[in-house]
This record gives sequence, C-alpha cells and structure tokens, in this order.
Amino acid sequence: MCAASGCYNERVSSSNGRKVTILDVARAAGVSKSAVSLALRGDPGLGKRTRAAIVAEAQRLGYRQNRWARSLVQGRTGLVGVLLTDLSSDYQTEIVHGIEDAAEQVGLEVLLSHGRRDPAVLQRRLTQLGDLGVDGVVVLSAMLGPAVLARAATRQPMVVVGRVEGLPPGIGSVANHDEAGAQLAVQHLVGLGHRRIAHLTMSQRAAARARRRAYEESMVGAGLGAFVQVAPEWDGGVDQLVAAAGEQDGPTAVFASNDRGAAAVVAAALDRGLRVPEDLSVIGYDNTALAQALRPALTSVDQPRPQMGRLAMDQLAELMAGGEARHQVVEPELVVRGAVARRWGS
Amino acid sequence: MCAASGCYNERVSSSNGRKVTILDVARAAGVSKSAVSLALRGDPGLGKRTRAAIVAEAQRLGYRQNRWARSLVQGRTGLVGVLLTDLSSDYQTEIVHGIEDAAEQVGLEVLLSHGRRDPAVLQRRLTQLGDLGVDGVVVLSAMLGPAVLARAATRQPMVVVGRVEGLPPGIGSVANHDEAGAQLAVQHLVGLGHRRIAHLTMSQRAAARARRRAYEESMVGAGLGAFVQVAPEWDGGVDQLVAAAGEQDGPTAVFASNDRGAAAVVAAALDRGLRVPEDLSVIGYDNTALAQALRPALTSVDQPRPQMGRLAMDQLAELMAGGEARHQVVEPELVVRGAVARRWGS
DNA sequence: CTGAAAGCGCTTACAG
DNA sequence: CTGAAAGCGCTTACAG
Repeated sequence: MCAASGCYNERVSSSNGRKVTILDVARAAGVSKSAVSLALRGDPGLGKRTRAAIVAEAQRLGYRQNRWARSLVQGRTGLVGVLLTDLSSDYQTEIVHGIEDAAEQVGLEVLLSHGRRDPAVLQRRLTQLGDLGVDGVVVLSAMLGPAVLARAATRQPMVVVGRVEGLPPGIGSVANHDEAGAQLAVQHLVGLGHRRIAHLTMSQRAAARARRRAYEESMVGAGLGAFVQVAPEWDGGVDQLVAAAGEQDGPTAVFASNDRGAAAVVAAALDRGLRVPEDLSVIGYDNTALAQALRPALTSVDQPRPQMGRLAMDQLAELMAGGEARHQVVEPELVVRGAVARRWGS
Repeated sequence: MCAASGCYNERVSSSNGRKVTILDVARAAGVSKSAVSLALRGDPGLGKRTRAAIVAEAQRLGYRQNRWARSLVQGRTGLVGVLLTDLSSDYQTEIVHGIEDAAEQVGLEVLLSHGRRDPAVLQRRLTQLGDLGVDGVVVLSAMLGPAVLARAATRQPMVVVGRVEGLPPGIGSVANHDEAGAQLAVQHLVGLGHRRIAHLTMSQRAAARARRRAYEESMVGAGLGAFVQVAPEWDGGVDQLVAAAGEQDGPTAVFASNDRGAAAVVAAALDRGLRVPEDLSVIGYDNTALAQALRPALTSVDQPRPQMGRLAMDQLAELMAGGEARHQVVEPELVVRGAVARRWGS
C-alpha cells in the first residue's frame, strides 16, 4: 500500500503514534462518534458533564480535528484567499493586517498567495486558491485583467483592493481616492511656492492613470503647465527627469506616482549632485517604510491601509452571505516630511 | 438544511450550476467513477482513447478535482507551509522564491503564513499550518524557541532557515556562515584603513550573537579594540553610537548586524550633519533592497537567499521521504557600495 | 440526551 | 481494461 513513492506519512505517523480520530475519542470517552462531534463544536443539545468529559478526553489524546474531512461534508472551508502582487511591499502588508484582523472577527482563516509580479503566475495562484476551496478571495493586485477576475469570481465571491478599470459586475472593490491624493500633493507644492512641478508615472494601470489625470487637472486649475515623465521600466526616464531639473527653468519639484519612483528620483538627484530638497522637492505616494528610511525622508500621500483591508474583508463576508457588491472609496492624507522645501520667487 | 447561518455556498452554487464531481464526468463519458479517477491521474492501465475521451469530457464540464476529498483518502495534502516572521522583508522574500521554485519541481504547493513579528502569533500560525494538514513546514523565523519548534515538528517534518540555538534533533536547518560574513565586513574596513570600527547589534538572537562574536574576534585578530553598541528597541542606541562617531577618537566605521540597523545609522548620521561615508563608513548585513535604495548606497553582506530557499525545500522533501535531518551552511559575500570610504592615517 | 446511518468527493485494491 | 465496494474523518438529520 505504501510501496513505492510518496508515502512519507509513515514517518509522521510513527512519530506521534496513529493519528487520533473522533472515533478514538468516542471509544475513550465511552460515547458515540456523534456525541464527540457535538461536544467538540459546543452543541447545546448535550449535557454539560458529558461534554466536559469528552473535551477532556480529546485533549488528553491530543485530538486535532481534520479540517479537510469537515470541509468535505460542510461544503465550505472557512478559508479566504488573499492574492498579492508580490511579497515585500509594505503597501500590501498593512492591508493584509487589516484583512486578517477582520477575518479573525468573523471566524475565517486567511491564506496568502503571491504572483511575483508576473501576471501569468498571479493567474495560476488565483486558480490554486480556488482549488484549495477558499470561500472567498481578496485580490490585492492591479496586474490582473477584468476577464481573469470575472472567471475566478464565478468560483467564489471576490473583492478587489485598489483601482481596476472595468471591474466586472458582482465583484466588490475598495480603493483610495487617487484624484484627491494627487490634488493634495500638487496643492502642497503650489502652496510652498513651486510653479514648475513635474509628475513621474510608473505604469499604465488605473490608479497611476487616475493620479496622472488629477495631477494635470490640478496644475491647470492652478494656472500652471503640466510636465509628465513616463518611466515604466526604469529605462532612464528618471535620469531624464532629474537632468531636466538641473537645468534653468527645469522642474523644482516632482510628484511621483509611488514611493519607489520618488526614491529613484531622490537617488538620481543626489547622484547628479543636486540637493534635495533645496534644488528639488520630491513627493511620493503610499507612505511606505522606504519613505521614512530615506534621507531626506519622503513626503508622501498615505492611504489608510489597515482600514482598507478591514473594509475589503467585511465586504467579502457580506458577499459570502449573499450581499451585493459595492465600490468603496477612502480618503488619503498627505504626510509631510523633509524631501520638500519652500520655494521663493522663481 | 441551509436554514440559518453560514450557508453562503448557495450563492456560489447558483453562479456556476451544481459543483461538478467525478460522478458527473463518469455519467457524461459513459464510464465508471474509477475510470475517471484513473484517467485524470494518467494511470497507464487505461486505453489511450478512453482516457482522452474522459479528459475531454471533464474539460467540457469544467470539472475541478476536490483536493480535500483526495487528501482525505491519500493521507497527505501535497502542501508545505512556510512560516515567516512578517511580510515585507525582502530578506525573506527571495528565500521564499527559492522555496517555491524547488517545491514546484517536486510537485508540492506552498502555503505562506506570517506572524507579524509576534512570537505568540507565530506559534498560532504554526499550529494552523499543522491543522491545514501540510506535509512539511519551513520555518523562516528566528523568533520561535526550541520547545515550540520541537512540538510542531512532531506533526510534520520541519526545516529551519537561519540560525537557531539548540535546534531540537530531527529538525533540519539551512543558514549562512555568520562568522564568515562578519569577518568579511571587518576585513574590508580594516583593509581600507579603518581602525576604530564599531558594531551595532539589534537582537539577542543566535545569528546576531554569532556576528557579534565574529566581529569581536576579527577585531582582536587585527590587533584592534572592539566597540559594541546594543540597540534592540530603537531606544536611542543608534543616536548614541552616531554621537560617538562625531567625537574625536570616535568610530570611523560601523558594521551593523543588519541593513535596517545600518540604514538607521546612516539616517542618524546625516541628521546630525555627519557625512557618509567621509565621516562615517557603514556596512550592513543581508543586502536588501533598502541597501540599494539609500544614498549613499549600503555596502552589505549578502546571503545567497534563493539558494538557501532551494536547499531548505530540497531537504524538507528528503525528510518527508524519511531522510535524516542535516545542518547546511552557505557562504555569504560582501557587496561593495558607496557608504564606505578609505581612511587615511588616524 | 444518544446512537445508527447516510453521505461529502475522492482513491484504491480487487474480482472480473 | 472495467465496475462494485470499502473507506478516508468528519457532520447531520433522524429515530429513539
């Protein structure tokens, strides 16, 4: 039976005896299988004493419920999946914390998955989560298209965190108000006297596009000209932008569509001998740990990440209970730090 | 049956019809249940044509195997758990990538879990992984004590990545050679002419202690005095160290036990008006993304993370097959960047 | 309050 | 090459 390959369970079994089942507990406690099941789940239709005795016996034997068996009969797993673009983005991390806190409150367990910044891998992970039988999934990545999301959402309810263009019906969403965030950044710089404010955008995704549009509108609204630098692949766009900043009538400030871009601008500026913020002010987006670690520290637009996670999980629970999908928007705030300076004249 | 709470499955079922089982496929293909099972797993004892027909039918119906049911009968899940201290540490991220690559090759799926830097949470997560029925677990956190590890390891094989004091027998390990890494850092600084080299240590964990010991021995070996600053809780220890660096006969270089500490030293130095590296050279450990993002960029000791992940997963697979636990050590390398300068005289 | 029975969706010998 | 049968560990009505 355990002849050839794959039967490595022998080792485990021998290390903790046979695996203890509900039947072992029943025998030890002198009751029926059902009684044990009821006792373990705290069913009221069972005598207090009987119940206590059964629980004690289970404990003594080191009984652990087999989740797979339970899920099989119950038709649900009590698991929710969270799909991340990649690990090690603290933008995502704090959202995950919010999700976990909310999940714990409603008695669900969180399974994490990530796609290593590769849409194909992300798609595979989404399928795997479905195969694992998650009862719902939160997608924390903007790298998946509407078609992929729609297909995955037929298997279990879904909530997307972050902006997605053309989100299919039935899928919930939670996003920050990108337009408001961009406006905060521009207005802050304008208020400090900056007139030539450039925007660095890193991607063509919905959130980046919204920030860019709002930047442009804010600049026009302030009677100023907009200058957008696109640097999707770290292809020298950042250097170009910083080179322009070094010239007469070049930008005196940069609003980047995220902190990574802002950090790259700071690094390139320092590498080129520009002073930050005296020669160039820089604002990022997301208020990540990077923003705090850098010197000068980055001023950045902060999204209320834990709250976003909680909202996403709460909405997912609603969807699982049969509720309607909603699109929730939260307001960002500007966190002011050192990489921005007042600008006189010019 | 689905009266009160928790029966949100109705919604899903209605959105994709009834869930397709092996029995549906059998009926549609006009064969028995067993035939479908055999066909789907590519069993050789089945006609090529029959098999193709069954597979086609399964595809057409959108059949997805129920993993829980399969695991229940097979007695294993094909899942391995990976326990992380927290998300968003790119030291851990690349190890995870190595683990995943190796796992895929041996046909195992990876489940991620993390403890938010809290030992109690970590311990809970480890138990949850066991309850989910993982066939093995890689622990990527140094925050768990031997007792906790030993208990968890009775449920399934375990490999720990990173140094652990008093690792219980039967548990495998993969770690970098901390002593060699510390030596590389000290020798590099000494080679550049530094004589007063301080060490910043952040924790009492085994790896940190080993680096500290090796630092002290390297200094003594070079005929130099050692100066260790302990800053476990960002409690001002970093400021103290940097203040000392500003004084006559203060340290001209700092070797920090990790990049986060090194970054804090750089930030504190710059905040205090010291120039890095002219006034103070700084070396970190782990060669994280932070080391590259900072200006000046950090020189840092690099651990071969993807390789460590692969080794851990490969060893875990061996353990699951009944092999003996081993303790593997890999060699670190020094990655030289800008935050270190040559020191004349002094 | 209890116990026998059916069944969740699959795999696995086993007899044909 | 096929089909009937048992069983993985649990939950859930149901009859007592």
